[in-house]
Amino acid sequence: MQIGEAAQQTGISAKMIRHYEQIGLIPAPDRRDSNYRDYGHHDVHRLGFVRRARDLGFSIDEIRDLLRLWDDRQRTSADVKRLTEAHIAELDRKILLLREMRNSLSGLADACDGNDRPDCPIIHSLAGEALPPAESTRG
Amino acid sequence: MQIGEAAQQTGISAKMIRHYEQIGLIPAPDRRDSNYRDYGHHDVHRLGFVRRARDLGFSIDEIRDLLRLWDDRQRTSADVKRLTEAHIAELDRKILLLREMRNSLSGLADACDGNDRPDCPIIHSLAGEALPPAESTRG
DNA sequence: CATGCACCTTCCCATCATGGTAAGGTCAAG
DNA sequence: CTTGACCTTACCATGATGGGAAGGTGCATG
Repeated sequence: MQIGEAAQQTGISAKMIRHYEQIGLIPAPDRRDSNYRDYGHHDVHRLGFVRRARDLGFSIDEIRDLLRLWDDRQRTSADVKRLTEAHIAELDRKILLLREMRNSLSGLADACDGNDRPDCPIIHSLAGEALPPAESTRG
Repeated sequence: MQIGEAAQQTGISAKMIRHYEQIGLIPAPDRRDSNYRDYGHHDVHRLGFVRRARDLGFSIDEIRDLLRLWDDRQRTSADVKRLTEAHIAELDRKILLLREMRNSLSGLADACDGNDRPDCPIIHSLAGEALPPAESTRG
């Protein structure tokens, strides 16, 4: 099949399929006389693997490792699990970072009246002025 | 002061300070006879603002908007709050996506024995083979 | 004064994953 | 024989950041 159909079947754009070939993530497929790439079952299967790994947030290099393990009959599930858990730890790190940002921001947003006056603790905080400690409404 | 000291005081690399100037995020500072950039209090203050916004995950374009609001005496805190809450929503979206990846992966990792045999539900799943429903150990 | 060293300047290139566009070739249907 | 959908390669862009080269500036020390 042509690259367009392979793209449709895998959900990877034709552009990215060519790119993955160029960086050696997937082997170059056969060419027809027209010089068009010609994909078979095996190629599409491999692309599907890449697609799912990508959807799980694996980087290109990690996907490269996963493909090597997939191909390797001598692999151990411990190898695969190690790689996966490293990626989970990476995701956890990112999630933590984003949550910290989110929490800081919602604290600031809560302290902001959001009215038509210019005074704004968000701007104050970004400008490097410490926020006054939150006072209770009764204070 | 020279760019190096401004970099040290703000925690933004000299490289990035020049970049921010080039894309119009910060104004070009004065130059000395030597053609060296010469930064004053005001510049460093502005860079500090950028630094803190960056640390909160705002994009360059959002920081541009925030700087405009900072400069604008006519701003309303509602404007600032709106921008901030849009960014919070963006963070929430990213966090959700990462958490979904993380959950899928930990499900797979849990199902993987992590031993010296090649069978691995992680690889199976990436290869597009449905996981068998988890059986209880008594099942 | 000369040398060296730390700093500065501009310019170009790289990352990662992806998309856009341009200029041209192929092929099937009308 | 034209039209249109598809393919080819090649180049450029994103966002935020870093690396490095080639060369100028400025200060301290020999």
